[in-house]
Amino acid sequence: MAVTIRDVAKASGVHISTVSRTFSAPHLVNPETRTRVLATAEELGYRPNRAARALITGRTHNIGLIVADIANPFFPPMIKAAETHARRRDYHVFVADTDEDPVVETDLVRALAKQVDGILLCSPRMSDDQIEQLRREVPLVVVNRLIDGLPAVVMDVGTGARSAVRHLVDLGHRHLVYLSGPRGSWTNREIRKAAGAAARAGGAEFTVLGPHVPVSSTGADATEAVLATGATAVLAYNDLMAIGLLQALQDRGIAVPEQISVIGFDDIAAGALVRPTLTTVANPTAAAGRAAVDMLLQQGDDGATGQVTLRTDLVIRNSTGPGPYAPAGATTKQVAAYAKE
Amino acid sequence: MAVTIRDVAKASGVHISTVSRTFSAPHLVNPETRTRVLATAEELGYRPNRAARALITGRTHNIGLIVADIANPFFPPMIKAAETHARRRDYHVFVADTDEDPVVETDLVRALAKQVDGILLCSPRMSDDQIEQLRREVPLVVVNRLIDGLPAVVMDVGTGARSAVRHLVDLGHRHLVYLSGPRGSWTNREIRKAAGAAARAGGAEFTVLGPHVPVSSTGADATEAVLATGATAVLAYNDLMAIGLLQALQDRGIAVPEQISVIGFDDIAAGALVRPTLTTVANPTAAAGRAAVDMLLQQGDDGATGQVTLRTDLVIRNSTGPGPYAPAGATTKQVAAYAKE
DNA sequence: TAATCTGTTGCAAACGTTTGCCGAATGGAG
DNA sequence: CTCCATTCGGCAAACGTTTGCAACAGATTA
Repeated sequence: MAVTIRDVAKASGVHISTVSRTFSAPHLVNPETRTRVLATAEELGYRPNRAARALITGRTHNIGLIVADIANPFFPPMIKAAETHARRRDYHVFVADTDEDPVVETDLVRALAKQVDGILLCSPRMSDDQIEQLRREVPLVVVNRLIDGLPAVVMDVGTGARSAVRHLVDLGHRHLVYLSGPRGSWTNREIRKAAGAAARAGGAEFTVLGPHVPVSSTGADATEAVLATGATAVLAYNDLMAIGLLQALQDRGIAVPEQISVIGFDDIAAGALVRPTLTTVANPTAAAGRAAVDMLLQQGDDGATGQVTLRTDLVIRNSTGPGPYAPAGATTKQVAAYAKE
Repeated sequence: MAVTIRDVAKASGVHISTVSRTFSAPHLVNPETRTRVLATAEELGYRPNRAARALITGRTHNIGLIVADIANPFFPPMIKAAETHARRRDYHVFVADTDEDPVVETDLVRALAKQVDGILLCSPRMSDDQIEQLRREVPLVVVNRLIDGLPAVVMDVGTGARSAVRHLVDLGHRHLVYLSGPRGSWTNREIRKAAGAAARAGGAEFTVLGPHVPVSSTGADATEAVLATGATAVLAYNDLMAIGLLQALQDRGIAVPEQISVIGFDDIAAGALVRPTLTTVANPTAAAGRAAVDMLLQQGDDGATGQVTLRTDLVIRNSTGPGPYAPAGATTKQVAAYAKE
């Protein structure tokens, strides 16, 4: 049915090895022969069978991309960037969703292992040990998690958290709440640590609530608890939670940012669509996707295992405003957003 | 390096064919032998090489999923559902993004063809002819497009549009605007036709604006034009545009739904997060993803090429309210939302 | 002129499976 | 005790490529 290398060989009167070389090592074949082969291949509609090629070369030219939840708006831009970037390098991408389940995560890596040259593990939920274990079975690059000796791409959320806290302190807030994210999250831990330190440094009280499943409903559900603390500013693990909180506050007649300021993380598209628009720490997810792909493909070459840290940027919008200790004339100011490719 | 069928055979003292059968035709091997083989396989960490298997069986157990834009919030729930559903049937999914480019679309199908058992083409931008052509090279299921003789899954947006218009007419609106979507879209055409007919049937004026790129900014940009028509209700091609319009209206002090009612399409998550919450026509994207996968996998078996139409449902929230011709006491009423799996 | 090199091609083994065919062993029926 | 059916497992070919090796021709060098 399908046209193979053999058909092309027969049709152009050469041996199959010549056809093979025409595609995989063109410099080894006479230019004249080459064009002839190429012509008949084109004519017959020949396309190399990657599975067969993979079988003998050991390289599939596929990569796996595993995320916790495709529908979480944090991931699609990353998936998109990674896929496009990979394809430009002639790699195809398997995308899989673990539904936040560490067990599925492990199984998935193993199931994909034989079919890919490497796997991108985005925001993994499993333990460091498990990841180290899997690493011995298939090349891995981890996104949003730092493990010694493992190639990784992380967002510098610590710096982002510090900027966010400083912004709030500058606005005159002296009591901050952090709405914590999921328990296993490296990002969550980093934010909490950095924000807490920055708050103390700024002479502000710092209260942590959580952990929470990182969706908008948990943000809304936390409203009571937030109000009970008496804090005037809230930092949320992600935009989804921040938006949930934002709307819940409004629904009970509490003005944002007049009475409470809110900051999220990620800068998902919806943040600019809600009112007030959401101040947030932008994560370069697309850049992370590209960097991770590059890292994975290089890994094959030299085995170098770098760790890349990507810059995050505070994007000031309208959900943050002067607090009770505001210096005279303090006001939110627009800040140039982060760069895109 | 990797452990193969041969290693397992040697370790358990049987021929490789027995090992093979243990996995692909268990009933042909003695239960005793089987457990022994299974045990050593487990011990050695053996995983069948799918590429090799594909080479001989001709079935890769992979499928391709091609969408116009992964980052468009309409798609991720569909991708997620399709992937999960496929995996449950032991299929892995290549996801690719065409960036709305019909040429990329064609190339992608061809590039993936040899590596998959079939391809899901979601909201394709290429011509019917091109699709028919590709169909001869690889099994295809098209989502959101109806082509004679081609297996397809479509959302019944026509009925959704009619419900939406009827809802508006019942509320006392007599002049409706439709914010048109992208030119090549089958869905857009269906909505326009059905909404127009329903409006006429209800004795309402119907104005079409567009086409538009289906993103929030074009919705906002259309504000002037919408106001100029004097209409009191707007139907938008999708939620993104509806939300953009919603916010632009609010920004210029026009109350929604008091002065203008707005309805979107898709029911993306953000619709419930904006204020007022968005009345919209919910598309069962997840169900569509699952149905498309089922269809593709069945296609292999019997070659039947059905066309499935999925129900859409009007979800009434707070962006629609009584119009100038409202009967006394008319008010929006909550409606039970659509079913999920 | 002989020896060596270079460029081009063919040959055949290999990659890790599946599967049709055949033979061996077992057990029941006659 | 023979025959036949059934169950099980081995053998080897096949899937579509890549690639080391060898062969050959023509060109270059000594």
